[in-house]
Amino acid sequence: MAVHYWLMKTEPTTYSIDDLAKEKNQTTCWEGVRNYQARNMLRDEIKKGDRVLFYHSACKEPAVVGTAIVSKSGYPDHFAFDSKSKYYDKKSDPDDPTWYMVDIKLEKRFDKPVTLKELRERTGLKEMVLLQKGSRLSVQPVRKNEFETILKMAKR
DNA sequence: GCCAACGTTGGC
DNA sequence: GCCAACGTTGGC
Repeated sequence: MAVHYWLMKTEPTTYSIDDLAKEKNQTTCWEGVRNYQARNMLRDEIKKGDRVLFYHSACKEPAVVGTAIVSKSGYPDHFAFDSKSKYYDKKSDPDDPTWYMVDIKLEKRFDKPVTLKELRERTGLKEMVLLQKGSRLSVQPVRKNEFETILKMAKR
């Protein structure tokens, strides 16, 4: 089974890569995605062993700040069933869940984040989903060469 | 804080 | 099924 590559966004004020680093086993579930396109990827496409670019959005310096590895493939996002959770969705039926999540484990925190500005300046990355106009998907596919380019950019 | 772009909702 | 209204995202 081929490894696939993804990018996951998070607002660092809500959950940052430092938070991930502090988790037990440096692993967390990626709950709270409430967009159908992203859901489909979490449910159907993102598999254990896939690689993830960890991206900080809606902050002073938007950037890829590290990488993670998928440690558990898609399973129901049970936060949707918890009326106390901010991710509660009363329309999601436990017998036929609407929302899914995966688990990710920290792989590497970049010494120096690769900023959005640097990504935009790199000619080989023009087709990245992240860089397309109006792109808001919080979980998105990344091409292998894009992933590898960004890893190289982080090694400075 | 502004605002463009996008997704969802709901009346018709 | 259309589309206006609304809410959210996220760079700047």
